[in-house]
Amino acid sequence: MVIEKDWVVVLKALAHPTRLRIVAELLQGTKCVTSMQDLLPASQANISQHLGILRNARVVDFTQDGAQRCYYVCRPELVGGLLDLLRDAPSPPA
Amino acid sequence: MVIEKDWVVVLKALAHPTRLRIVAELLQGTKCVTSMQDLLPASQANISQHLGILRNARVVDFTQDGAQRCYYVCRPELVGGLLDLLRDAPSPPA
DNA sequence: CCTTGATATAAGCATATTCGAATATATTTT
DNA sequence: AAAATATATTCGAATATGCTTATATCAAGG
Repeated sequence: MVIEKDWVVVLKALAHPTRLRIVAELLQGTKCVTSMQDLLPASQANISQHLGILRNARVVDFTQDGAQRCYYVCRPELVGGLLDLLRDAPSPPA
Repeated sequence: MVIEKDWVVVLKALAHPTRLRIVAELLQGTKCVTSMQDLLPASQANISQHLGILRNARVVDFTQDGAQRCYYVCRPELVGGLLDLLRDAPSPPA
């Protein structure tokens, strides 16, 4: 199987607790940065940094709505599928 | 959705080109470390280190066969499913 | 036992990530 | 235009990763 470099970028982007929570929240629906601050134990600057990483990985994108940016998961089948697999995965064998 | 800490460990383990290639190869069938050295452009020590990370993430395990260790992907549905999703994912929108 | 083949671990260094603090930019409101 | 709101960027310190080299372990054969 050919391993695409993009795959690693996506996996790296998701391989962080805060970023994984961000995409899980965004799968529920579009959110602006301010509302994410209410959901996550992280500063505004930090959330913005994580969103930048997710944007670079092409995992999320946003629409501008006045001064706000409404983020959403582009490629929701991929991201949602990954989360479904993780959720349904049996616990690792002892 | 509840984010399990284990998920991040799994994603981090897979978020590396060499390790992703290792698991892709192991999905094809059990392999010992020596045979992996023929497939990958990495040193024995380096491959062993990567296998250690994959082991800690409970992504792979091995059976001892004399002096050799035959590695395999434990939880193949999870890992295979992740690779399938990545392979089939549409390219990120421009 | 001593050697050899197979694998793992440790030490060291270079590079990358992470996060907080401060600052910058853009938009709306007054 | 100034102030307030929303978000991004920059910088620096701490920490983590990745890789190389060297060394250790461990099982099998002689």
